[in-house]
Amino acid sequence: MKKYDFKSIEEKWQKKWDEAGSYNVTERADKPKFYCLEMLPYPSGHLHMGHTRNYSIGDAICRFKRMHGYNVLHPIGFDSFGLPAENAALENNSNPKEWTFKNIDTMRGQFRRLGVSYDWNREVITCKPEYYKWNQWFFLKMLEKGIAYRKKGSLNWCDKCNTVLANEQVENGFCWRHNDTPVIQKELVQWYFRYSDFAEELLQGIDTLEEWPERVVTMQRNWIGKSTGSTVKFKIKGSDKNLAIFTTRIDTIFGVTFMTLAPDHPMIDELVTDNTKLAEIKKFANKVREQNAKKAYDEELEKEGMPTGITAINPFDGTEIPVWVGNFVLMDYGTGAVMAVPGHDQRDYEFAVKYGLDIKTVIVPAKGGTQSEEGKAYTEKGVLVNSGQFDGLSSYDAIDAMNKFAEQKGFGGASVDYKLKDWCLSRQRFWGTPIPVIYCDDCGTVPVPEKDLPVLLPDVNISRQEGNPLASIKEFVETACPKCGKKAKRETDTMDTFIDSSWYQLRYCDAKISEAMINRDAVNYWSPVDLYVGGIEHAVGHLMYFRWFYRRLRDLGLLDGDEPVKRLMTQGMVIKDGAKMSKSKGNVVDPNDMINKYGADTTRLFSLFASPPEKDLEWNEAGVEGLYRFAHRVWNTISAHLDIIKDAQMPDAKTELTEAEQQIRRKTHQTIKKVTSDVEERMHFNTAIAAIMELLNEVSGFDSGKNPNAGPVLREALLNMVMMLAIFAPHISEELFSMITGEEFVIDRKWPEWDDKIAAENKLTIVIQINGKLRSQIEINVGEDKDTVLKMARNDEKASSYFEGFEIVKEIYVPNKLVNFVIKQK
RNA sequence: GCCCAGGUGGCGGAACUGGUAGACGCGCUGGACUUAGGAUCCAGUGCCUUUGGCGUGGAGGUUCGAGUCCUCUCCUGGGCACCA
Repeated sequence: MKKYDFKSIEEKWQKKWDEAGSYNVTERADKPKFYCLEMLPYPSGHLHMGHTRNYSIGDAICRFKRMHGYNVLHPIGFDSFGLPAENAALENNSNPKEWTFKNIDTMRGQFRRLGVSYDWNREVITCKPEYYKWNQWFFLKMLEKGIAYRKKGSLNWCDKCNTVLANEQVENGFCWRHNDTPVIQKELVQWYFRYSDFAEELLQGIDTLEEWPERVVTMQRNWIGKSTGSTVKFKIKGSDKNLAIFTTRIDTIFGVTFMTLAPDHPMIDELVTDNTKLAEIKKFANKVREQNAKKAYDEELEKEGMPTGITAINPFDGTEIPVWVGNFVLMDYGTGAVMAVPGHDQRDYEFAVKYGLDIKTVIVPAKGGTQSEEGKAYTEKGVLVNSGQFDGLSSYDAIDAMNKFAEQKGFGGASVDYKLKDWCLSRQRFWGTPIPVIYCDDCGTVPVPEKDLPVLLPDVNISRQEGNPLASIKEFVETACPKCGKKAKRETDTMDTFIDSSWYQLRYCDAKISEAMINRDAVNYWSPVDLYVGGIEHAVGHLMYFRWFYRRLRDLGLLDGDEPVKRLMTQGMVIKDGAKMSKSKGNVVDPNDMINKYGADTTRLFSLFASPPEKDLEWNEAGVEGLYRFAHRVWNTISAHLDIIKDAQMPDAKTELTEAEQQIRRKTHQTIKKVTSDVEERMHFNTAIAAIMELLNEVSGFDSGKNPNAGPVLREALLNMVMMLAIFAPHISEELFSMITGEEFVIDRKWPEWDDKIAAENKLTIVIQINGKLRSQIEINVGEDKDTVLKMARNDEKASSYFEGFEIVKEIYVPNKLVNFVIKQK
């Protein structure tokens, strides 16, 4: 008997798959398509166990679908722009490209060793000009449509990254890459995409994402943060200007006693006439900015503010109210101004108490409602009082009535607001896609003409210095204005790498096309992605950009459809020592060691068996031996029976089988059924693998010497076992399959089918309960009628011993499951 | 504070629409084989005061019957956070 030598087996089949081009696919009409995608990896140089889990999940599904007759696209590439490469290059005065491509080579090797079924012909590497050219092209299109624009704003800044960060790259107030570096706010002029203009579209689209996990959908909804309310314009006394506020509680507007502006509200400059006052406000604004930068992420600052000297007029009742600035009013939400109703808003209440401003009650609890506590604003909805013509209305009715009123009078009305902000895409870094724009003293901001794309990133060594290395490369910066031909300067900011990962899946459909961003026909064939597998940490960042981009490409006429992903599988994180496994935390476990020791098949089985994929997984290597043993047992069991199963026929209905033989067949068919549904419906690979282990245990207990049809029934059991195992542990399965059948490529076989008749049990254990407590069990034949079962149960020796001195008041029979006698003392 | 998940043996985890709690694996205990084993095989393994009792974070409830449904509560993880 041959020993299970995983090393030679794995190398052998990897080579065979390569030579046969087993995983290379083309668009073909004769098969249904299935596009399975795993999130684009960053080429850090090493896979870690989180990756292994990710790819094992995706690969199992690919192989499963393939065996179900699908034309499966399973591509891979590298998210190869970004900071680690740049930082490594700065360290050694080298070219980030070298570091990147070296790492890509290493990782290709690791993927190969894992035996993942990728079509390498479609590899996409985002730092190559043929890819990032189209980032630039897309940017120009957005510029044309007015979706890309430049503005000055307050931005998240990480001192270690030396660049701005998007909101999604800020975690608990710290940089996502440097969790020891607090993010500060900086005023900068940057490029943006009008992301928030599409908030409603993105929100509505969520309803169509039926096969996305609920938690992701909820996170996206919260991130978009829609709130319905009203906008009301307040006139300014002694000016023809007015101040707009956003509120969700227009019903409290008769309770307004002052107004609060964000300290950096742009109207302050226009409306404050007193220069000393203005200077004071500016000072205050600076102080607030500093405080916000310093404060802990979840710390709430004490409310502070100052009067501006402006007086506003409440359009509902003509009351004159003072306008203040306050440190708690955010400029980038709503209009940056709030109407203050200290009677019915806790923040306004605190502010009013501190500065001795009026507090007015305009809402009282509806009948049966509870009054608020002492020292707190009453923030519940209720019934209006002191509100003129609106008195007596419920808050709900008042909101409608007042919105209408404001609309009629032309000073406001119903409106919606979103928390979602525009997408800042500028990064002050070298290793990224250059933004294709030129600044000319005469012509202003000039887009690079399409024919001049790509704007190439200089292929040079870089070194530590102040600011972005790109800005100091003369040959790059100095150029001619495309319009007037005079000397001009290039934009030196590069694009956020989230751009790269927002459309890569479409490039896989035709990775070689050079005349367009994507191949429309190929994209329409493969898209949308049928299954997207990746980490939960991308729930709002990447996955929202991904959706936004798809819709913009649709608007450009490059593809049909609205959503890029049909079914999303978010795997839990791999945790070690209480932290997510990542290079920056220094707690990565490289799968190489495991592959060396146990082989790729065992490593894959282990990462799937440990827990269901959506759960976080605390790293613990202890169980791996069990899967290694399992692989050996499969090997040894099949080897031991090889002689009798090799030439046997599959069992047929005519042959009389022994009880033990029937049992093997039953278990075989039950296993096929369970594995199929566990994989297809829930992707619970742990229970699917457990079921295969059970089948193996059943076969181990079977004595082939005593059963005349051992050959056929074992062939059925073991061949099907190998075929099911092929989606989890492809190498050993190929080898065993060829040993049994003499043929190659189990991956091209049809997935096993089960027969419910064979899977059905013929004897059943019925549980006997007395008053709901388990007391005994009896065995019955399938299909036994109720009366017979109840009679058997009553006569059961153990059960009947409970009846003495009691009477049976009720008998419950759950078919094929249990009998419950409800008894009472006589 | 608000919104999501989730609490089951020593451990990872099973349990479909309420119906034998603990599948499968790890670990542990005992045995067999062996010069030896951290290899392999066999048996056992929720807890206890063991003709029985108790057990799915805790307290109630619904039900013939609850890990599963309802109410309250505690804990853990994640997301958002002065969002007007």
